[in-house]
Amino acid sequence: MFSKTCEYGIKAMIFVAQKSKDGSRVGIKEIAKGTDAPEHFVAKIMQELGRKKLVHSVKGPNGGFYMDQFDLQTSLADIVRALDGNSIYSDCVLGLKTCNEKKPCPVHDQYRDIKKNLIKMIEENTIGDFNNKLDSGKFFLVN
Amino acid sequence: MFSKTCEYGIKAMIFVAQKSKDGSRVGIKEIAKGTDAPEHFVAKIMQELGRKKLVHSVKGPNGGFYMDQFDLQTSLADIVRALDGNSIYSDCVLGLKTCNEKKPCPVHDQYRDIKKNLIKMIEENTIGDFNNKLDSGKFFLVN
DNA sequence: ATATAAAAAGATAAAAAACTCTTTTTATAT
DNA sequence: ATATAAAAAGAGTTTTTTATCTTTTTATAT
Repeated sequence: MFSKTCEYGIKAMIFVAQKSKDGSRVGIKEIAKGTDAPEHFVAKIMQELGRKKLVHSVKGPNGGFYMDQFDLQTSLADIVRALDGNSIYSDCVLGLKTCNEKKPCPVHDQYRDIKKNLIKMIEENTIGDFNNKLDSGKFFLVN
Repeated sequence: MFSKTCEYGIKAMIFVAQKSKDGSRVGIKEIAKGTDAPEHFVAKIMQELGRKKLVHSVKGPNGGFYMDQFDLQTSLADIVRALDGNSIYSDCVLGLKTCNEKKPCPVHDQYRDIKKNLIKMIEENTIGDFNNKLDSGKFFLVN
């Protein structure tokens, strides 16, 4: 579904949002531990998300990653697009180069609704949305 | 979503089903062309599906792959499991090692329904089901 | 029986994804 | 001003996936 890169990216973003509520910053090591991801790998991912302006960072002592109010509006879809591109929106589930209403693949019709819900799921959830739920132990980033 | 192996496998199976309606057999070259797949790669895939008894084959002149009435009952899910394993059934969409009702990941609840529909889609469609539709040009395996 | 055409099997190669290590840059506190 | 701690950048490695090539086996037709 999503690449490892994207999985780590989403979890890291949720983790940073959570930790930066009070204005503090989180280092890569803490992010890696808190989301059970390989440190250097998730560092690269955060770098990329920083370049794409989905998260802020500061270097040096007391530096780290953080999110402002605007960053909290980032949807899962924004992260997915930043890391995995548009394939989830555009690709045929059977890999046909072009697959559409006029020239559909064998499962095009049945996949249409599933895809719609998948896209809805990532579009409608913002990183900020998760903040409250995570506090109350309603879900987890590591098991 | 599915691996390339699985995409090619599904298309190949539909193609073979289609061609073996009249009891004839299809060679790998024809399968590869008919589904726009790399010949040697799809050969490996068909080999594996043969080993797992989802399709029949005969060697030698006039040989090739074919399906009997029983093979036509094969669901997409059977093919997916044979080639991609159970990950679509069991894996957390964010890659958590364990993610369930008691210890859910942040999108567990929302993904539950999507997953259910995805599984329904592959469980409920058999290879035989596609035979009629393909004839009438209602869908395509290549674009 | 023999030649042949096809899949099966085995080995290798190329590309992509996942992951790691090293060096450089830079913001901050002292 | 300087030391330091952190991210950024760059380069490299490993693993997995995708794809290809070669040899072997075997069913069939002649």
